[in-house]
Amino acid sequence: MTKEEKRFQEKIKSIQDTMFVIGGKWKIPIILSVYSGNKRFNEISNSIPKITNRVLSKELKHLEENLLITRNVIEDYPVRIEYAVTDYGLGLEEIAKPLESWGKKHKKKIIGK
Amino acid sequence: MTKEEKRFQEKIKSIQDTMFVIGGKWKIPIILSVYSGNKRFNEISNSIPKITNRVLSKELKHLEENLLITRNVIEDYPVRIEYAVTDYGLGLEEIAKPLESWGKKHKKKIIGK
DNA sequence: GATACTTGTATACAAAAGGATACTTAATTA
DNA sequence: TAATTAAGTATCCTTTTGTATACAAGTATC
Repeated sequence: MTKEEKRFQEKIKSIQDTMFVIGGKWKIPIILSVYSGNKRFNEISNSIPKITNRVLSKELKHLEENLLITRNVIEDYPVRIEYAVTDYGLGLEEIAKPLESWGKKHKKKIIGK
Repeated sequence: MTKEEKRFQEKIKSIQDTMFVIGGKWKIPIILSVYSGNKRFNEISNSIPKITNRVLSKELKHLEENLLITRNVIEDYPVRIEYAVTDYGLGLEEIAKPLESWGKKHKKKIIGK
């Protein structure tokens, strides 16, 4: 394998890693929702059209495991759970922005056919 | 729904549109492969570790339908098929770059724990 | 006292995505 | 003549994702 090819393989690997962590229909929307002020389970759930409890619950766990959000138990009466985006999670902005603007462009392209 | 909320919903929609078109493990790697010089089915297949014929075939169709690549039949003896990235497909660079660099960063973060 | 809200979990099921393997058809090469 | 290449397709199977529904335990409301 040439050096070029090797570099290409690593590029692929990095992209696949990213896709594993934040790919799919829901993960970035969830992070953006939390970032934009929705802290509690039902708030997040209501802010994202069509998401179900089961999926939201699973995705939140996945994001927590990958250090992108935190789950905080607030010892009040009654106990509350609040989610927050970590500093590390904020770094996703650099991905979310291009994804959003590309999506907009693409819709125009497809409609304009 | 406030204006803020509406804008947020549209943001989500755009991101989900993008994910539908270029999400998953294979689509961006395939485009990069073609872009970097692999034109023929088996070339592309060999350049991407672990991809199977079936998946490659499906993904190529999906990408063609979304105007990101073209499939060209070269009338030679024997007939050859060559894939190429469209000008429109080149616009994905703005997404592929951040995905790659985020993946690299993330790997370091996870290893460094 | 009965009912609803919160933050999920549990269960069962359906649909979509991904993977393994074999096969096709025509041409080329050994 | 046999094996190989090219560009996939066909079949079957597993995994992931998504949907629907019910349930829990405590608090709040009617």
